[in-house]
Amino acid sequence: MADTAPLPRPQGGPITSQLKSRQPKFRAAVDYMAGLNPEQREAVLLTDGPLLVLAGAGTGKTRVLITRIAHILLQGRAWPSEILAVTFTNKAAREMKERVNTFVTPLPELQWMGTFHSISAKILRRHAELVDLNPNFTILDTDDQIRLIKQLLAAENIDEKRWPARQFAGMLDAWKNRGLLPKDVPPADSGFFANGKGGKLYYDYQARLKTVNAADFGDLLLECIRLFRENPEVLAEYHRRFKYMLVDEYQDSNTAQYLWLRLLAQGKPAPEANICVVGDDDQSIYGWRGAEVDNILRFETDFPGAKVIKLERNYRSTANILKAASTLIAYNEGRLGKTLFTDIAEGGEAISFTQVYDSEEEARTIGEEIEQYQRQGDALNSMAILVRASYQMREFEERFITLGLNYRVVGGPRFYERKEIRDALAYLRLVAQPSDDLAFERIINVPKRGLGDATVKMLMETARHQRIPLLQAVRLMVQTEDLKPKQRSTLRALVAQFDDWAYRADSLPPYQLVEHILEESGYMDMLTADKSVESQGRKENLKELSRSMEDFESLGGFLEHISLVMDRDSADSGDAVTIMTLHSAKGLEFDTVFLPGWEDGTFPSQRSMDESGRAGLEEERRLGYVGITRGRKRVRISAAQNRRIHGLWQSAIPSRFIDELPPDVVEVTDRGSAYGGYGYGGGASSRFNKADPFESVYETPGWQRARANQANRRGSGPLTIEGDLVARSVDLGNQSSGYALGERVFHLKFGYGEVIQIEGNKLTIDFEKAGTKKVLESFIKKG
DNA sequence: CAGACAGCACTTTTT
DNA sequence: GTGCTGTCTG
Repeated sequence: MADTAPLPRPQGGPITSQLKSRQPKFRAAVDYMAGLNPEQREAVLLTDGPLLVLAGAGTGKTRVLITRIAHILLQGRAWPSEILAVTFTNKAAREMKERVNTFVTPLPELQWMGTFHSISAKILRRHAELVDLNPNFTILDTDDQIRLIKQLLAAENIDEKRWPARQFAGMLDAWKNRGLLPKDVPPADSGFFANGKGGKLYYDYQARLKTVNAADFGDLLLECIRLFRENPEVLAEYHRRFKYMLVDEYQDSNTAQYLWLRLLAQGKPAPEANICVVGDDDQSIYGWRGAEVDNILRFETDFPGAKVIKLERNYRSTANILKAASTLIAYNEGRLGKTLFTDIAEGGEAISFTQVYDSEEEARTIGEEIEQYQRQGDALNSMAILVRASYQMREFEERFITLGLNYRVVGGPRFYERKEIRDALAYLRLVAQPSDDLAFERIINVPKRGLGDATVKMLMETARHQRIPLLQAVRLMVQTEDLKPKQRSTLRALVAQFDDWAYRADSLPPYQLVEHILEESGYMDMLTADKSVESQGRKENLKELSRSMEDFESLGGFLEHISLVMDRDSADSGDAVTIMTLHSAKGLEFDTVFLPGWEDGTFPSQRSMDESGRAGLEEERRLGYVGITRGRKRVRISAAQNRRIHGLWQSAIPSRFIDELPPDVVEVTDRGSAYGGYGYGGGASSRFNKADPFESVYETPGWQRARANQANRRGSGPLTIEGDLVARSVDLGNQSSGYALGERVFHLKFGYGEVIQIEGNKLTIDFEKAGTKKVLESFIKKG
């Protein structure tokens, strides 16, 4: 992925026909076709011409891709360097490479197997000058991007409060995802931001990237597309090179990626293109990030004569789990329509749905269940908790810590996103690429050197006037009298240090270089001096960084790796329950899957429905489908009746998706009702037909039930407005004003207390232990 | 220039 | 409830 070694050319020209008579270069290490079912086999053998493999969850699509690559190599249809294999994550690319390696010997060097972004970066570095960059250009992370935008906003006198940099970053991203260069942005789009300045900002932003010799993630694809479009001879080179193209998770591709692929596939007329895409429209869960399900839906139009193979035989889950998942997903429209079936594990355990009082009880219940399964002999590794949003994770973590239950959180704050890592990287970037102004700005005063805004401003002024990088500006400024003596000597020393580091970078291995830099810059001293709890951890992270650099010989190679491969192999912490979001669970599987928080508003997420309406709801439903199909043997769904969102207690009703599950495979338990909440009415209304009978989001059974419930409450007391949020009371209406001032009451969370104020159904209570709090009447009981 | 407090915003996430 | 950012003050 990140190897910067020179690219070996494919030896020899077309080999398809001749090679059969020759000694094949690769041999099969194992019987690689063994165990494939007829559909999978067909998908492997149909190497030529466009092919769409629609693979439902757990049907072995990765297996097909890998075997296909092995087959192409073993048949001598192409050299490894002639195969383009694209994935979305580095993890997927790594796994694929490893698994092909187990099939084929000697080890093929699949240098064009990687993510869209890493492959694009590789191509761009080879032709950097054609897109106005140097081959050693920096790849910016989101942090740098935001800082750059802030500078542009300031330069344009745009109020950052009214027009946040984040928002603009989001728009930029969306434009780039759609493959739009500054000149292509529709006026309606560009006019929206900052009273019409959006378009200009995009131009300025791109210009600025070129001056600092950098590209952001979107650029990697966008500039690649521009490169291909403006330089047909370059494109033709890749047409000649790539004999076979394979794409994983095609349903997640966005417009830019689609254009990128289409350009590369144009080497042959569409009906003959050797392109194979694999995906599952039902698992498209990245629409909010610009993914276009349409790409997969229209593959057959893009490549006339394309073969379509459906993989529907599921090897993962029990029949009950598959039935639940299929029934749920059938409520979506616009599907390519697959039905999963299995010939293993008839029936199996029922899907369980449990209603609990609040998220704390949810964590407690799940904790107990996990321990029980563990006692029965299940490994913690075989269990996972899949949440909709990461804020749901904390409750589980806290509970598991109390229980002493080993857990691991996947996808928390990423290693590379940590402040200290970014600081260290900024030093390294500046050593490798002295014109990296963003890196310079990041570390000029970290650790504190007494170089504040005033000094930086002066440097930036000079840099802009002379059109030179900041580090260069420093060199100039220390020669003048413009700076105060103190700053001047500090800067002079700093420049000298950087020169020294740059000099040593050639001889020292990167992992030693970084240690020297951190020591000599005073960064380590800064952490030592910092007595806060985190600083020790930060030091350890930096050690970890240095350790991770041991595999790299050159600084450049390491930086490429770190900016593109941002995932970190989570150190296996032995047997542990996994906690992660539904999004990051795609592609994984567990014996037992817990799906907490199935409440309307949480899942499906209110925001998703508000922002994207029906499409949003359908994406949420696909997320539910992904969640359920992660389970091999057991799926346990739960919903809390009360949940605190942004510090505010909210009552909730079970997710409408519960009603969309087939009742005959769902077993309902209601623990929440013990506390006087309303019970689960039962999805027993049994509407589980194939087509979605509901015209709009608001006509699904869950929604209607919610409306009915709300109406009930409306009669019993006013809705309470707190902030912008409407707090819905769980009061069923039979005890609307049943409390008096001074009355002793009990609250499940806060304990006993005395009512000191009443406003409608909101009571102010002086709790014995928790102090004075305002709570909804329905959350308390008479003491 | 640096530390302290107040205000606000707060899905999902890879690259 | 929390964490970040931005402003105020020493």
